[in-house]
Amino acid sequence: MPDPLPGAAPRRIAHLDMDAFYASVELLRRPELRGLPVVIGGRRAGPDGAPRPLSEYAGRGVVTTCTYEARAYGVHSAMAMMKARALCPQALMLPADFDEYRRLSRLFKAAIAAIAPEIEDRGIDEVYIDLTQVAGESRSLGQALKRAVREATGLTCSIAIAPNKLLAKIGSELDKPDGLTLIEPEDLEEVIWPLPARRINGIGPKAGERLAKLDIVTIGDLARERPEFLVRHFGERYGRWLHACAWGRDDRPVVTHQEPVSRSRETTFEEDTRDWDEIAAVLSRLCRQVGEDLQRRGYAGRTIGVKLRYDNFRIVTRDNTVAEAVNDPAAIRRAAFAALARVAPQRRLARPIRLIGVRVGALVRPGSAIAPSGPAPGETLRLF
DNA sequence: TCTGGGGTCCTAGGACCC
DNA sequence: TCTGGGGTCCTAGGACCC
Repeated sequence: MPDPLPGAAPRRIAHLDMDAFYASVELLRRPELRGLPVVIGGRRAGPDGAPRPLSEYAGRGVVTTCTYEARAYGVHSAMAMMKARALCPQALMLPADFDEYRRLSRLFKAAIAAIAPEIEDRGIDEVYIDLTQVAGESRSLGQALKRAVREATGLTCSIAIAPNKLLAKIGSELDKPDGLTLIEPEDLEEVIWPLPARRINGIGPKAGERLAKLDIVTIGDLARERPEFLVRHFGERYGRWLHACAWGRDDRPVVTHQEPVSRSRETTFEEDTRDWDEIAAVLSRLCRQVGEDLQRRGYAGRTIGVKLRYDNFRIVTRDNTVAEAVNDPAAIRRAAFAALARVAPQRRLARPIRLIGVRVGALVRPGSAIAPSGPAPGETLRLF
C-alpha cells in the first residue's frame, strides 16, 4: 500500500481481541466457575466433563489460556502446565473444546461484519477491522462493536481504533479486559513510547533480547536510534522496519481474504521414543489426517515435509517436492517417508524423539483453471 | 517441576537455465 | 578456455504469532 496521498482521508483501523477467549467461553457454560482461577489445557476432563483440580495434573501440556483470576498467580498462556500447577495448585483445569470456540468465533465475527464488512481474520479470537469507510465517530463505533459482540456471544472484548494496524494492535492491550482505546497520531510520544519494545507485534523473545543488549528497552528508546544504527545491527529490512514501527508508521492494508499456504499435523509423544514402529505408525496417522483435511477443504500440495523434535528440543525438517500436487493420504505418506529417509541414518534415531509432524505446502486448488506456477515442464498451457 | 499445535514469513545457499 | 550476471525453484532452519 502506498502512503496515502496528501489530503486523502486518514485510515481508521480497529483491532479487536476477545478477552481470555477460551476460558470465557467455558465460563458461559459453567457460570459456577466465575471468579475462580481456571486453566484451559490438558487432554481429558473429569467425569461428566467436569473440571479437574490442577493439583492432579501430570504431563507435558502447556496452558492454552486461563482466567484473569489464574493470571493473578502468575499463570499465563504457553506456560508448562506443571509450572502452572506449582504456582496455583488450587486452580481448576478444563480441556480445550475447539469446536465450541470456533462456533463462538463465527458468531462474534458475523456480529462485527454486520457493522463493518472489511475484516481481516487473525485467528480464532482476534480481527482487524477497516473502519475508514464506515460512518460514525470512532468512540461510538467502538462501543457499537463491543455491544454487538456481547449480544451475539455474551462475551467481552477489547478494542483499539488507530490510524493503522500496528498501533491498533498495541492499543487493544492497553485497557484489558473489556476496554476501548482510541489512538491518534499525536498520542505517539505519551502513550506508545513508554511501552516495552516487545509490545510491537513482530518483536519476539530473540529480538527483544538483542535490543535489550543495546540498551533499547522501550519503543521510545527505539525511536531515538538512527535507522542506520538499527540497520547495522539487524539488517536492512528488519532495521528499517523497527525504526518505522517506533515512529508509528505502518501502511499494511487490512487483508480480507488470504489463500492458505500449508496444512500440517504434529504430535508430541507421551514419552520420548526411539521405537521406529511407533514413530512410523504415528506418522502414518498424521499423513492420513492431513490428507483428509486437505480433501475436505479442496486443496492439494506439492511439497511434503516432515519434522522431528528430539528430546533436547533440536528440530530437524526435510522437504520433498513432488511433480504433482497431492492430497490423498497414501501419496502424502509415500512422500513423507521418502523425506524422512533423507535424514542421515546415524542421525535419525541418534536420540529419543519427542515430536513428529507432517506438513503439506505449496497448496493449490486442484479444481482451479490454472495453477499459480503455470504449466509443468513440457506441458502446454491450455487456455480453454 | 519445562516447553502444544497450527500457522506465516524470512534468509541463505545451491542447482539450473539463459 | 574462461568469465559474467540474473532469475527461479528448492531446501533447511529459525523467528514469530495465536
